[in-house]
Amino acid sequence: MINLNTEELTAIFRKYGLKLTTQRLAIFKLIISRKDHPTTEQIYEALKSDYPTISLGTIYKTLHLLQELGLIQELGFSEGKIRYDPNLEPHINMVCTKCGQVNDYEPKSLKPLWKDMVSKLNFEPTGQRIDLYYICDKCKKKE
Amino acid sequence: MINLNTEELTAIFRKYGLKLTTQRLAIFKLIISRKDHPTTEQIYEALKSDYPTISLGTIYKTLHLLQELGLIQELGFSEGKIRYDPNLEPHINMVCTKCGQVNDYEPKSLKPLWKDMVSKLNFEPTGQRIDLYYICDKCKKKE
DNA sequence: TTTCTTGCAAACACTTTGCATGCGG
DNA sequence: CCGCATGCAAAGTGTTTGCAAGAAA
Repeated sequence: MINLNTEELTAIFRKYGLKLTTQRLAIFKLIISRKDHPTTEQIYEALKSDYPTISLGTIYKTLHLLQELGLIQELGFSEGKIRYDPNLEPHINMVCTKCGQVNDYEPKSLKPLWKDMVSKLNFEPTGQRIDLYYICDKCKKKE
Repeated sequence: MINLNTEELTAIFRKYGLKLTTQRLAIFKLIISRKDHPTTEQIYEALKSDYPTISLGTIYKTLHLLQELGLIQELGFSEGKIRYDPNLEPHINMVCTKCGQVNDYEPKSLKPLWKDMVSKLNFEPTGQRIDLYYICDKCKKKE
């Protein structure tokens, strides 16, 4: 998980001649506060009460920018939506195959095992994505 | 990887009152013959010389059907496209972050390590997706 | 004041849907 | 011959783009 404060973020933006606007800061803070990798729509819904004029376009542009800066990763799903994940470390995305909900899962045992696994490969990856499919409690109850 | 012959596939289709058409068989055979998880567009391009009247709609419908039957999995990517993977066993998708190319990688060491990792979780997943990001040789040369 | 960013709307890309025709069983 | 599947075209989503107006530095 990235653990940047506002000053550090400002510094990164300044380095590239970018401006840290109210909207960008709000989007960034929201994304790092959540473990469910929201879609743009969900981010929009979450922010529009505090920022009534914010637009979906800005959200898309900002998220894409954050990914280019290496601060988050974009995860495509087969439902045809992109979700945004601020956690670049090896971790598990638990994906409900019924409702599509995603949640981070970070068992302590994962990282050493993962490191071990990756060390046995013949190349050095620049990142990773690990999804586990299951049916969440809510959806189980519905059945 | 699924390893079905035409008769077994016919049996599955019959069980659900579905018809095994020329198009469906062609799409199925193509998908299991490739390790690069093609997009619908790529499947369309690959098939249209042998099946000039095949349509994208049929390809979408067939692939979705195969996924419902549990024969393949749909993988969404942040480029906004869906790729189709006939390999439901734990394996690595090597994803080039420059060009988006995907390739299967199945080191022998993976499965035992993966089993070990999953056994330490407190739930039983119904499937998984493991992507490793890297830059492929072609893209490295271009730089 | 300069330059980058926003918000809006239009354009775009990929996928799904509906229906008349065609084909498998 | 019955019923499901195809192919086409239109509709539907999610995302990107272009540009005038606005805000950060």
